[in-house]
Amino acid sequence: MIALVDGNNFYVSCERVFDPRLEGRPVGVLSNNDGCVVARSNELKALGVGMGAPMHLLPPAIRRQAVLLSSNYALYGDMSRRVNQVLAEFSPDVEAYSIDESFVGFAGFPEASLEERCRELRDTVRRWTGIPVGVGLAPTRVLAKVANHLAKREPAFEGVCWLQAEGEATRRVLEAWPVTELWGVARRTGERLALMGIDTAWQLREADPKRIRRAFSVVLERIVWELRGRPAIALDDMAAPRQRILVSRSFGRLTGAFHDLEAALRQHGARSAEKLRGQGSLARAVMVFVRTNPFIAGEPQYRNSVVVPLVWPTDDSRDLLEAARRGLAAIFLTGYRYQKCGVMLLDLVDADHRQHSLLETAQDEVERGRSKRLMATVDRLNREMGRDTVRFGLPREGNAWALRCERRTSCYTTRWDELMRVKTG
DNA sequence: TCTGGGGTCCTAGGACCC
DNA sequence: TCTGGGGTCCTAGGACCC
Repeated sequence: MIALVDGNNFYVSCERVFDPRLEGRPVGVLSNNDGCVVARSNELKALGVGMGAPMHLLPPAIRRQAVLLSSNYALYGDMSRRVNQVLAEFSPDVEAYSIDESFVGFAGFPEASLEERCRELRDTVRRWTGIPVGVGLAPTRVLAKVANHLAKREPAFEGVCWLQAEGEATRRVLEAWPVTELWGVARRTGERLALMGIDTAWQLREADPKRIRRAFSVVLERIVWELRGRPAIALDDMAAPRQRILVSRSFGRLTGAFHDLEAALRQHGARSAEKLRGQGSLARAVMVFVRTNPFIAGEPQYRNSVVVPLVWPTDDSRDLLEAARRGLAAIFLTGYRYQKCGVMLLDLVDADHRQHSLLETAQDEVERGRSKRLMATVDRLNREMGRDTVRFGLPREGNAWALRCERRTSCYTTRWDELMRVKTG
C-alpha cells in the first residue's frame, strides 16, 4: 500500500501558520511578478477564482475582499522539508514528489492498522508543523491520487481515504470520475479517448491495455494497469541529479535594451551554475532563449533560442556566463520589447567522471583547480551570507527585469531579521 | 500596466553502421 | 544488374506534472 500525502492549499496554509488572521478569509498566493493566482484558500475558490487566474483580470470586488500575497518560496520550501521530516517518522520510504506532495510507502506494514496509522500521521503533521494534509491510501499511485482527492473533497472521510483496487465502492467512484481528472491524463489525451468512447476512469480501467498502448503510448497503458491495482509507475529517484537545469523569469516590465537582457541572463546564468555545482555536475552546452509577450495583440512578436556548445564540460560560472552572452548576441534583435529570457544547462555529466582531453596541458589542470576553489568560495559566501553576496557583474539601478513582488510576507523560518520585523512591525 | 517557473518521459524520424 | 534487414544514437517536439 502506498499513501499520497498532500498539503491542503499548501502555500496558503504556510502563510496561515504564521498569520492566524488569514484563517477563514479568502486568501490567494500569486506567481512570480504577482502575475496569476497559484494557490487559493477554500474561501477564495468559493468566490469562483480559478487556478492560474491572471491577477489583473480579477473583479475589483474580489480584490477588495481577498488577501492576495506574493509567493514566498523560502518559506514554503522550508515548511515542505519539515512536513517530510514528520512523514519519515512513520515510514522509512518517503518520496517527495513536489513541494506539497509526498508518497509514503507502507510495504510490509500490517494492513489492519494502516488506516489508523495514516490518521495518526495526519494529526502529527498538523500538530508539529501547522499544515493540514489529506491522505489517500491505495495499492497504486494512480489510485492513491484519486483517494487523496476524495479525502479532501468528502468531509465524511475526515482527511484519510482508503481506496481498494476491487469492490463495488471503487467501481462507483471510478464510474463517476472523469478520465481527464486522473493523474497523467490531460486535455489532449482526453479528447482522443473520448473519440473511442472512453470518458470515465472506469471505462479506461476496463479497456484493453494492448489496444491503449497501440493507440497512445506505454504511458497510458501503465495508467490502465494502475487503475486495476497493479503497480506500473515507478517514481524517478528525486535524489538523482537533474538532466537539465533551467532558470528563467519574466521581466518586471518589458524592455528592448540589450543590456537589460544581458544583466538578466547573467543573474539566471549564475543561479543555474550554482544549481549545477550543487548537484555535482558539469554542463557541455548552454541554451539561451528570449521572447516577447505573446499576450499583447498587435505587438511585433519574436522568440528564439540557441544552443552554445562548450569546448570542455564545465561548472565555472564565468565560462557559462560567457557562453550565455554569446548566445544572446547571436539571437538578440532590436525593435522588440522582450518579456522573458532564460538559460538552460544541457548535456550534463557527473563531475567525478569527467573525461580527460588529450589536448589538456598541465596549465589547464592548474587553472581548473583554481576555478574549483573560487566557485566553492562563491557558493559558500552566498549560502552563508545570503544570496547575491557575491555576484558576477554589477546590478543596475531600477533595472527593468527585476521581479515585482510587493506583497511578500516574511521568511519566518529562515531569516531571523524578518522574524523580528513581524514582532516589532 | 498587468498572464509563472521548473521539470520529466516518450516517440518519431534522420543519420549512420554493418 | 541486382538495391535487405537490422541495429544504434541523437534530436525535436508533444504531452504531462505541480
